[in-house]
Amino acid sequence: MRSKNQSRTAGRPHYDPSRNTRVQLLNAASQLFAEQGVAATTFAVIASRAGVTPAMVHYHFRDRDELIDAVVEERLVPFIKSVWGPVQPEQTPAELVHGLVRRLLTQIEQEPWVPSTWMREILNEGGLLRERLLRHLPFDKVRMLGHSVGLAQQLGRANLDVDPLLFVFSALGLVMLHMATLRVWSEIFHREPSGTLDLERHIVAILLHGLEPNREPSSFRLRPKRTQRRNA
Amino acid sequence: MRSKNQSRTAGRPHYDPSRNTRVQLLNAASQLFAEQGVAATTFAVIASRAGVTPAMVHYHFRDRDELIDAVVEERLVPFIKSVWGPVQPEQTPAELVHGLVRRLLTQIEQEPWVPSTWMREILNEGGLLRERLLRHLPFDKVRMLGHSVGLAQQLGRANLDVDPLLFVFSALGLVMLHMATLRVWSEIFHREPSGTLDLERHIVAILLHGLEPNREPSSFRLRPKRTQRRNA
Amino acid sequence: MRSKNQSRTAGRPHYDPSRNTRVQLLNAASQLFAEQGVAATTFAVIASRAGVTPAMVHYHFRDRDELIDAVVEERLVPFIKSVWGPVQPEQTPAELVHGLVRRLLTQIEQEPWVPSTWMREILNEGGLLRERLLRHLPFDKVRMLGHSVGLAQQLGRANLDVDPLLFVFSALGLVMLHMATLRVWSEIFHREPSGTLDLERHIVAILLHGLEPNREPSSFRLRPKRTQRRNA
Amino acid sequence: MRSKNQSRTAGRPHYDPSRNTRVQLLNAASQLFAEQGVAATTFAVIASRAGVTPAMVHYHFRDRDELIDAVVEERLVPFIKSVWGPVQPEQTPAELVHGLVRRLLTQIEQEPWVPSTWMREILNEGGLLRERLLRHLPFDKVRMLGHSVGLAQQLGRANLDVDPLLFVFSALGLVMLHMATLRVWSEIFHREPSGTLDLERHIVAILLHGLEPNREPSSFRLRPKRTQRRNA
DNA sequence: TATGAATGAGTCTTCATTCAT
DNA sequence: CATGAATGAAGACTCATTCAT
Repeated sequence: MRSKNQSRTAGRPHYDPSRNTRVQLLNAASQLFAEQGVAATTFAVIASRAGVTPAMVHYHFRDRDELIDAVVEERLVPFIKSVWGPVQPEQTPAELVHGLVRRLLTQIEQEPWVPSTWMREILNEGGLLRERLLRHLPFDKVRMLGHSVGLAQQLGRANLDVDPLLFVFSALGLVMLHMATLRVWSEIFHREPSGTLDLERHIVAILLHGLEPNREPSSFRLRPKRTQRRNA
Repeated sequence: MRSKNQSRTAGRPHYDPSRNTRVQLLNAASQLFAEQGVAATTFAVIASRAGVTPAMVHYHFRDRDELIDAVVEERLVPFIKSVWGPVQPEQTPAELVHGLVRRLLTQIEQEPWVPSTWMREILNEGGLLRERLLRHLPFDKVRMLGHSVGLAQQLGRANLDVDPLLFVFSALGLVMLHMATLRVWSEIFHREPSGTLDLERHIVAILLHGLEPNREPSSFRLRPKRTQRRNA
Repeated sequence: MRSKNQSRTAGRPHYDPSRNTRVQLLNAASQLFAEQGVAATTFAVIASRAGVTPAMVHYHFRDRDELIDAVVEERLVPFIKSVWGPVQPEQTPAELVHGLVRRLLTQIEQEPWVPSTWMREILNEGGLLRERLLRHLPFDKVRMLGHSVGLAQQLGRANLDVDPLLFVFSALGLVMLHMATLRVWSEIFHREPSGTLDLERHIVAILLHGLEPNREPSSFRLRPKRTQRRNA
Repeated sequence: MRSKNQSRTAGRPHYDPSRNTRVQLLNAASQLFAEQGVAATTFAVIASRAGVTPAMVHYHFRDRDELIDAVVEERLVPFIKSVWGPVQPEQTPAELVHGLVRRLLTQIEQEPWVPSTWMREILNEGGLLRERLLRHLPFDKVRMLGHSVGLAQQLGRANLDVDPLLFVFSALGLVMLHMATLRVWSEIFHREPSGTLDLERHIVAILLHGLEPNREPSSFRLRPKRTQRRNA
């Protein structure tokens, strides 16, 4: 990870075209932001994790602001797009939420640093990425999903005690929450960390039925086509 | 806030018995930890918010570690106790969860800084309060509640797709999540911030029934005695 | 200069009430600004010349800006005041200019760093003190002096080829110029550095008569009372 | 500016023979040294003003020292030569000084960056170009001019209060001073910037007659031949 | 000739911490 | 109980300089 060819004359500037330092710095930054939080992540640590000097970080990103912007624009925004992009109005609320949850889980598997950062730096009021990310969030789609739930309520097809708009947030939040605490949780209770599929079942169960005893077991998983297609 | 008896001995410049600086410092620290995170909160800011000099902070807490410990021991631990204390085994899972949620909401109303800190500094892996708080968490009670849910599942009284242990965490998490984002959420969607009661209904609805259409509307609120007793 | 009592426990913070660090820092800064220019003067050098650490400079002056401001407000502005303060309209142009030159020379003897700084940081367009000092300059008095010269011209009592307003500046400039280069000049030409009185004679001679051969030798010095009172 | 023959070989990306980068770098450096001072002028700024990268500056000048040397040798030294070259002993002091002033003004019109640099980096003791330039200054000619004035004094043809040697410096200094502050001065007093001819009249008037009322108006401009020849 | 990548040294600035008062 | 003066360590950022391409 640190450097393919160790035959470097120490101390001297070195150019290795295969390095793609910028990308490695973004990787390091994203991970460290998740591990320690943005405020506590120094250029020195980022640099050392990418195998370069702190000055190099300033070479690729003029200053802290620019680095943070880059993480948001080049990492978080695409993440959000791939989660929210496929949301289309023709589906039932249950389908929409289930799809959202599943895509979120899938994406997190590829970018495991997201949930932690999300909770620390985006949800929280003083979060250092919040302002920057806000303009990229698909509020229209969130609202659409909320309306969809509201409609279902009016048709007697959804729990009236649920706040339609908050429900979307509860769904996303549950995923982030559980994914961010996967490892800790398993350590505390001496269990194998739950797999993504387990979590999916758990979260979707709550969202669609709560503790309500299954009238037909695992009802929401009974739609055969969906089940077949489920993430390869 | 805490000191109302201002019979202060005027004249002595540097001593004001009504101030209880230690308490004010802890207040300031708790709030600032929530607003900016622990890492970003300097002694200088804490001191200035408490109206004293940074050196004073060191007088009351030998160093940063001791201050953080104090916040955990004297603020967070009592908070947790008052939430988990009343949990008793002889209740149904639904009652247990509902009680937990309600007490959590009530406590948060009195210590509004908790959810933000919880999410940032306790849940997250690099959270600066996590290690310190862990030994104070009532894991036995969490397990007990989990078992209770598991038992209900075996008796056909609870959703089999729900992970009993995770369910407890989902419940707490949902509360923290929504309370931490109350203001932001309302700003984004131009709504009045949800009241505690609204949130309680929403969260408990999800936890007990999910999106499932109400067979009897607001079922979980139909148990009259509970409703009466609700938060004085 | 560096420290009166050397019995200090090295490395530990040390408090010496007789030090008046702020003043020493301003002294050091003023001198260094003159020697090396503002841009080239680092906090480290200022600190070490005052016998403290760089952090101490930041303790007394939040940042570079504040330090520079302090030098301007607490050193340069008083300097200017004592030079321009006594300027009163009832005098002849020659008397006014002579008085100005003499006071300037006297003040420079006490603050020898001024001429260099003046030329480097105030006159020059990119000078780092210019903007800050500008609002403190007595332009009205400069104009008054200019008018006085202009009036003398109209009465046939002054050289018509001289620009009245520029003349004031030429006068000040000549003093600064010569005072700033005193030492260099004497080194280059292997002469004793001119004394203040020599310079005064030279400069006033130029300003009042130029190369013009003395009709009566040293005419402008013939007023006996002035000569007596000269710089106490 | 310097290169008008743009027969450039289009297509080759990085090579443009008409650019003469070295010259452009020297231009940029000279100007920037005047604007901001040597100490504050970084390679990056010089490079960007010349439209190249900082690394390019190092290609043409091994290091900072070499660049500064080049500015001195290739810009300042020629400037001085063209000012002092024509000085010949057989003239009267007044003629010598007048000629010097006029040539200086003419040269400055072509290299407007000189006065600022002169005052900041050459006159001042810590000036970064001083040491380097010193060996190129025509001290013999300065001395000669001084002697010329001294002789005139002995013959009763010049003001005895003037220091002969300093007088040369006063003359040059006045020119530099006024030329360096032309723009500022006019801005402060809301006047049109003085033209070179105005300044010449003012400065020469002071140097030759000071405030002394004109016995014959503008006496020094009455010598017709000189006036005719004036600046080509 | 020209550049992009990289670095070491240095600067400004912040901060927890200490101590005499 | 409370402060002001002082420091060392560390962080962000800049800059001259180097080198492979």
